[in-house]
Amino acid sequence: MKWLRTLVLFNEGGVLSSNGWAAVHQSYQDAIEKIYHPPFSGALTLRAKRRRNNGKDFDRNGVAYLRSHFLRNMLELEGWTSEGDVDLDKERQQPAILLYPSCEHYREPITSGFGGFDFVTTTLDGLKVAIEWETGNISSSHRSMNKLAIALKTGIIQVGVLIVPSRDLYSHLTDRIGNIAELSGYLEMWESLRPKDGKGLLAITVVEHDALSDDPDLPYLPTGSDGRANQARKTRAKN
Amino acid sequence: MKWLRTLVLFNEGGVLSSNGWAAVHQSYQDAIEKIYHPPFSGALTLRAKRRRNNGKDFDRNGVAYLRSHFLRNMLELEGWTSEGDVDLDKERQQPAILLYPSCEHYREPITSGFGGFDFVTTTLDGLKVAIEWETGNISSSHRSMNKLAIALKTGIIQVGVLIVPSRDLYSHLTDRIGNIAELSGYLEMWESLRPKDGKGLLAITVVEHDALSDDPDLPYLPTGSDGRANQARKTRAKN
DNA sequence: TATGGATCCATA
DNA sequence: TATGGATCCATA
Repeated sequence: MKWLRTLVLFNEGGVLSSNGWAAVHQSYQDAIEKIYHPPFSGALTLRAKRRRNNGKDFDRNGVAYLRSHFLRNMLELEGWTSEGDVDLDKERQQPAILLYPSCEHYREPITSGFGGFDFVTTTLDGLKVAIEWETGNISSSHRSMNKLAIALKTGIIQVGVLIVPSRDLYSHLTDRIGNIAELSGYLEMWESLRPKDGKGLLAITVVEHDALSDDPDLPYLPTGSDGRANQARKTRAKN
Repeated sequence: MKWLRTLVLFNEGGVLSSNGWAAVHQSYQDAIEKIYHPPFSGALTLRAKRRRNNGKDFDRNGVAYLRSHFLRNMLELEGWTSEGDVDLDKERQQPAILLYPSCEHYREPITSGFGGFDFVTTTLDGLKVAIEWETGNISSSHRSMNKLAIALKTGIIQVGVLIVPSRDLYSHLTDRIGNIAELSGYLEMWESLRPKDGKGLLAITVVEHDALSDDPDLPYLPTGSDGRANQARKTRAKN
């Protein structure tokens, strides 16, 4: 898989020039570049999107393969350990909200956890890093970015990275997944959330396939979970 | 349907005390309170979530009915006209982004439109209002809030409202839709996006059913064939 | 083609 | 039960 570019939305406290950031970026770039299809082929070649016989729908590649290979590479090839969830304090101060029409002050209780990040680790120089591999729905990318921004602001991480498909890759994968084009109008918002003190770097890395192919012998990356993927293909083949 | 509360996350330039806000809030509160099920019953009574015979899945209410009735009520009962899309300028200034590792300055082009809001109108005193009825996936609520915040910052609207189910209502509707509980940890982030000059009010309104029922003669609100619905139907048919 | 939405899935 | 995710739908 191809690393295209890494956008640094903000960089406070010199994180960008730290050894930890350089090491982490090198590693996850490697982990990206070692995602292959077909396996061991040395490149990510995807079957191109193709209109089905019904003239309406498309055959596309599922996304689970890419995600699991990235995470596996980070652990097995790059040697990082994942630390599981970091969680935000539910007791942290809520902003002063006004109720309407009573105009009373109000603090909405925080009644939901913060979930986790796909991958959390700590660099040798002590930077806590959260990486989100984003092949969920594009709206899910908004939640991921919001979460990274809050975690950076709160100081529970110092590096936050979202990895997201290019618009071109997007079109060959499951419909409506995250992509840089649909995030581009929001970058200024996340940039404005930079922490005023302490260390914090927020980045978006854009990735793409190495090649496309129309070879009918190249299978699409499977969709859904193992059992149902086959079943779905059968259903389609029947029509 | 029951209006539970309206949280005002920020209020700049005295919008909260304007006639326009009072009129709009009264109207959309009315439009909420006139969503009935069964039709004309004067209340929103929902069939309660129920575990299916397979012991695993649940029967729940779909959400399209609620959405379409809200929008209809705003137009037909409250007499507002909808103005279609407001759109953000694609030429607006992008933040100064740094590329890594080159450390060049870069401006990611804005290559995606901003979509629209569910409902846009203007009050008699000239406030441009955007209302989002949020029964999409919870992650979609993040995009809606982000979009409202940017539109307020940019000044193309002065009032932004998200209408979202309570956690209790949430549990009886399509799995994983928007709900106040899962937004509660992010309120401080959106609050911090308040525009520094000009007028701007950002609010979240929480809604709920009036009553629940286990009466087998009360049908669930119908579900569409969106998302993974067909896939699930096939699975069910097979069992 | 583009964008917001709706629905169910996997897993801890 | 809770949370992030994956998938396909509707419509302009």
